Amino acid sequence: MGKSDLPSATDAPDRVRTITDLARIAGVSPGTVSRALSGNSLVNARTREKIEAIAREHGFRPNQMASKLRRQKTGVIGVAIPLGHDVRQQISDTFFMTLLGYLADELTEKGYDLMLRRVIPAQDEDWLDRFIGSGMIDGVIVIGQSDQFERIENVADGYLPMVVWGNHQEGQRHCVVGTDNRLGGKLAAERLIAAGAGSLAFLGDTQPVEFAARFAGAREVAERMGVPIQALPTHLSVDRMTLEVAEHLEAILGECDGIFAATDTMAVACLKELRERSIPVPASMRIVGFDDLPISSHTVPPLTTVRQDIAAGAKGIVDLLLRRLEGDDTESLVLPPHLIARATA
Amino acid sequence: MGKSDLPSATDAPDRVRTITDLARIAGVSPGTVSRALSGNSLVNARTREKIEAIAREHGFRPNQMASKLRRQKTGVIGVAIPLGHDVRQQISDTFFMTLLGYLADELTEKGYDLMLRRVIPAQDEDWLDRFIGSGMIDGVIVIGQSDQFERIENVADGYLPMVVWGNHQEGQRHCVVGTDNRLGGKLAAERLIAAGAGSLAFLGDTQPVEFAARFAGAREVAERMGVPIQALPTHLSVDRMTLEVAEHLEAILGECDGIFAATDTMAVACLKELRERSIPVPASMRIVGFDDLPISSHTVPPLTTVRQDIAAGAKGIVDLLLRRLEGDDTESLVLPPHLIARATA
DNA sequence: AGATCGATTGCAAACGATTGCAACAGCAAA
DNA sequence: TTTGCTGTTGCAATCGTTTGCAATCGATCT
Repeated sequence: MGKSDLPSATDAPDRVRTITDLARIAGVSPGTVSRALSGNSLVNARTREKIEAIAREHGFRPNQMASKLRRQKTGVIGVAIPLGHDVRQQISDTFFMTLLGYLADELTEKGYDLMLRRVIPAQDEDWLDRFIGSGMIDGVIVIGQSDQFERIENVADGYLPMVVWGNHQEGQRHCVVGTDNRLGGKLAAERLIAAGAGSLAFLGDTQPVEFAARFAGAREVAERMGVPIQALPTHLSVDRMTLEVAEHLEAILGECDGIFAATDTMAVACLKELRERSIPVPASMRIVGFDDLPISSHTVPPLTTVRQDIAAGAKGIVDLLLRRLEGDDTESLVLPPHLIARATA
Repeated sequence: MGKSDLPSATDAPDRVRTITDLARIAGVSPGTVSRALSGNSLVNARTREKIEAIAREHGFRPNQMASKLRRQKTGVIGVAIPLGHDVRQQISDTFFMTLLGYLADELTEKGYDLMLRRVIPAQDEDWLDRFIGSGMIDGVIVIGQSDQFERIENVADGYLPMVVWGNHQEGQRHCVVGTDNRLGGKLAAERLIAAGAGSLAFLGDTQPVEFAARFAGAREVAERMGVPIQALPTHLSVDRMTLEVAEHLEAILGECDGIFAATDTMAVACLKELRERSIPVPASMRIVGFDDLPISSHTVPPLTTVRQDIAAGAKGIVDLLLRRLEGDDTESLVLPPHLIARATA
């Protein structure tokens, strides 16, 4: 008696869930509470302190959904990973995962949350429109163009806050951040040839634009130097890759003596197969990879590879996206690859 | 003239953004549109078709925030990765990233979205309460207990829809899914000793409960067999790890002849250092790792390791979480580890 | 004293979708 | 014709926060 000024309700009596509950306790209006907690508007210092104290005491958290609905922005950036050219790939590709990690770091730092969505375009026509139109995100980052270049282009015309990780093509309309894959391909081929290779093979699927550009760069150099080069289509998913790499090797042994792997993961698989066949690297077969994953320096022999600066890429993506959220129609960002010379070529 | 029945507005005239716009065009009430699009409630078939047609034509998407606010559920599961014992670790640990990939797959399949949050507990006292209380997620998955065991326990008392990846401890109150780390440790030690090791070292930090359990299991076996074992604290972040592994090796060479690495990543680093010192594996030094990452079968020699079934773990986490969302107070799930015998021990 | 001004605060209308309840039309049974 | 029923639809309150506008109060200025 005398403890509560309300007829005892059946549910928790003094649970502070809404800003209105808090307002009642503090003896002010909900509006004032909102202003006090949001911090920016004018509120008497004493009132604010009192409200903050009560909020702290009751562990009050304003409902984000209501806030976002009212403010018409969510503070969430969507990250989509299209699994186009190889459905079984899962989201487990090391490179993409590492990029995702860095993106999470950058976005967190800028006060944004990250909503991750894995997409299988073949099963879901308008994945990108759906994601954007869901009203849950302020902007979107697409990791990898996969085989969705056209769809992304179409969306880009009407939707500013989107940045894509991938390959830059002359005259494209969407904002992209990525390594200069063509240049990377050139570096790889030059290195292989300089190391004594007389006939090259490109290990990887040439459908995705990123890989196509790597191959194109390598081919340009090879042709200029009068060295033959062939493409060996290979899937990215671990289970298929191992077998396919083995088959490819059987086919080219004795013919090629330099391999440019589209990915370090493939290069590693390749190294293992060569070792099992007792083919010395780089004496009989030279190898250059792409990515420079953490493992790549730990292989035997250590892998020569083309490095992509993942951290810089993530930073670039987030910076551009934030500027686009402000309405700025930013240019694409192309990062230079670097040849990391180790022992395989 | 005669085209519009409204005085021409300045902005886009026929843009359909809200359910009300759509209702006006269709000549019905907003409520009916809502029912028609949500699909479950009774609406005349012809009316529904008409509304769906208009919606499709105008590319209409209902605002999720409004929907979520009204329905008091978000369809989003939060995934938190606490970076406790090693701030510089980034979210880039391969194992966690792979688990995250599988989680994304599972959640997507069940119709949930995934909100990723990277957390540095040392800088943010009540990260977990903040995440849960934000009103943005229906449930939360914590990847790795790190050094936050107590905080998680406290939250678990008042919040049902949470599942944690990590180690299971007798009598703990939060629902956890994870490998039987102690058993894994035993398997590793048994293998090392069976392979001829007479003095063991555990490579890894023994602070995080998962690692502590692995060490405990190994020590139990070692003591039973009368073999000495020592712990060598090592950080997980790539840059520090390499150096620390090298130092540890200098210290124990000649003394130990069997290494149990807390993580395959460490085992790989270890292999490389040994190779550089021309110490034959497994002849002079035996190694067993933990995780069985994709790279682990590609090392030279191929790594003997304790396998964690990541896919099964992810599936278990999501299944349990969904049951908890229904109000079911589920038990923890402990998965058996498997020794993958390859060539390093 | 009356007017004016600045600092606070309250009021109430949004934000856009959902849903219980009531209304209504059409039709059959009494 | 009245009553009862079924299948659809409209009405209006609700979710919880934000924010433009107006009201209030005390104090200063004329």
